[in-house]
Amino acid sequence: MRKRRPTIIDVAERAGVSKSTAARALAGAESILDETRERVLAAAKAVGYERNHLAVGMRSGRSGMLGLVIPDITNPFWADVARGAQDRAAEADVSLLVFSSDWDPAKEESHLRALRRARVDGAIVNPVSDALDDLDKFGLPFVLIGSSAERFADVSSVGSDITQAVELGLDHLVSKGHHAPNLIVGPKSRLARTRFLNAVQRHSIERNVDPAQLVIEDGEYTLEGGRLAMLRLLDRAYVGHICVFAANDMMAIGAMMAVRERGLRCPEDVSILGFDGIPSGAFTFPGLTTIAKPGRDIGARAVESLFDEIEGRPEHGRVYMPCRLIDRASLADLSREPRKLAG
Amino acid sequence: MRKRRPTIIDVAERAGVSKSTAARALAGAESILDETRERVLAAAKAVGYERNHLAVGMRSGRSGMLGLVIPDITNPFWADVARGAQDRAAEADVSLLVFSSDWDPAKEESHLRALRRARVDGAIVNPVSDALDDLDKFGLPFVLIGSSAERFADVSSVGSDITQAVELGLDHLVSKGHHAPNLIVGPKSRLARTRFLNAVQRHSIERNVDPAQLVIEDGEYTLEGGRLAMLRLLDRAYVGHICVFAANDMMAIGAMMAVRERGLRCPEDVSILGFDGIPSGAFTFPGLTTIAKPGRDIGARAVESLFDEIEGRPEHGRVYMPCRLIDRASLADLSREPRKLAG
DNA sequence: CTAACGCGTGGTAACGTTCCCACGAAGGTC
DNA sequence: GACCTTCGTGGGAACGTTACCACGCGTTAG
Repeated sequence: MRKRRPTIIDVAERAGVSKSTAARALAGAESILDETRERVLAAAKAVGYERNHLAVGMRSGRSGMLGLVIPDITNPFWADVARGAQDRAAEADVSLLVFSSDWDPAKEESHLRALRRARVDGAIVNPVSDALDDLDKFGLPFVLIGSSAERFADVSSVGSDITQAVELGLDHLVSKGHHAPNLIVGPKSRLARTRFLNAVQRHSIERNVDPAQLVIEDGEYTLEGGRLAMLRLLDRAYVGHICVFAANDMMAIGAMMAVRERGLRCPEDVSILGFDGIPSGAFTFPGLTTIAKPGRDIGARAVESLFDEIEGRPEHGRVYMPCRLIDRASLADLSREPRKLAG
Repeated sequence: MRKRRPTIIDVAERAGVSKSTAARALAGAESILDETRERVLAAAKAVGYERNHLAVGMRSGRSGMLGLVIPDITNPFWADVARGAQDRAAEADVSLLVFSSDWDPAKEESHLRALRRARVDGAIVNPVSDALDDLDKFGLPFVLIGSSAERFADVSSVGSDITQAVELGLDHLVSKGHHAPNLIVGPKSRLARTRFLNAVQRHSIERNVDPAQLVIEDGEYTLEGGRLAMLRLLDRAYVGHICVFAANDMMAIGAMMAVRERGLRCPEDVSILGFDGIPSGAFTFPGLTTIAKPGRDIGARAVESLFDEIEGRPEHGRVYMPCRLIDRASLADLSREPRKLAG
């Protein structure tokens, strides 16, 4: 048998004050005698009082909860985002309701409904559908995250800085002596492909390489997609050492498999640069050199933007978080001993 | 400017009934005219009414929320657990508050406090401390998850079935012609080590191998721990083909690295069996054969046990969820062509 | 000396819902 | 025909908190 939880009235009685005074003391208000405040605080501790957030939310209209709707918490990038959001929210003493949408608009909608019923103060969403239908009628402050959010220019959103990431990768590649990497990118239908390609082309020009000479293979953003693309690349382009820049770590790992399949070696025969920073990249052989997206930072920043949105502060538009390079072992260094490796 | 959310009173007025009647209709009660119910439902849809869970929770004492406290949402096993819990909770129209404790008792305690303030109906916790201090005074229904929960026999908990897992692994090993695997296990201080070892010994006896002849190396449950242990194993035990059963996938992958470091090959010279089922095992070379813990099932089952606990139904004690084998490529098949490989 | 003010405090309404009780009408029983 | 039951509905309290207003007291300005 579980006994009733103490309320503010119990505290007030024990401290010998009214519940108004008790509430003020607990809220740390100014206009109250130090002596009274201490008495109330002591009483609260004595009875084991804990503020009821449900009641607070009811009265004040602020539930102290935020919603997070991501495709899949099981995906390491999104888990990272969730973690960042969680930590930042905890700092503000706010709880996070986490939902996985599985890239399914119906699930997304039902999760948003659940968030509305729970009276969250706002939500962070990786939108799955092309249209903002359900977000339009969401009726609460929200901020978008992830690459798919970029379609919606007029709402606050946080994502990785693809341009900076590509620049980082390309710089690292030339520092290792690779000047015009082959590209493995996603399917034509994906916006991310275009963005990636644009960034590569822009920076190629800056580095005096003609974008037209860049060879591009595409495929699904999967292990198999990368494997197939690499096989095609090997069929057409293998002369001495080749270098590929994959738009995604899964594809990069698939490419690595294709290389092995053909009896070639990475990085001796083929250099591979990935993009994402998934943990598995640390355990491939060789370890995958890649550009890591700042999942955690994105989550944390999204919570901050959401707070601003809730307070009604001017909106941010899109915020780009910088990526960083993880240097492992899948890139040959052609800058030092070009003859041996290029032969 | 955001307009006021419609309440049940708005619905009642529009339907021309009292709020009591509207509430009954919305709750799908029996004693109400079909005609009235339909009118109310239509009105609710018309004004876009959505039940306020805060108010419901306040009045009924049930918030419709559950807490989940795990070490780290970024760890694939725990993400899997979270996902299972989330999905099962969603079926019951219940939301999940997710927190990461980072194996830090202080964080655990503060998260439990946050859950209490949020008035969750119960919590699922992977306890970090040895004592149940903070859970004792948690004062809400809870169920424990993970291996560390096994210490507390008298409370409901859900975990993987280590005994069945070891049996599964050993059976698979003998089917491939490996009879007495070398063992790489965790540090002596860990309870999991003892449990693993006990299971191995029991099943060894059943298979007519003397447990005394099993060679055991231990180390931290990390990549480096596994690598070091494997190196020691190789120093002392390498004759022809050897087989190792690691208590954890990270150690198994570390072992794989040690094998490569020594100029040996897996699975030709060394067979490795892991335990955990982390996603990265799919991307090592060769792919890691391992026993996967049923994270998702554990999460789902924990929610179910928690519902029982909340309803006051008899408690379950410890529930063991079965593991499954993931057969990839790190095991040589010695049963078919023993000469070629054993030579 | 009185009016005005500031301070610390108490009383009460309100947030949106559900639960309990009461009420009137209709129908059945003696 | 008077009474009791059943059914559908309405009225009000309660959940725990905060916001607002009012009150009494001591201090200060006019």
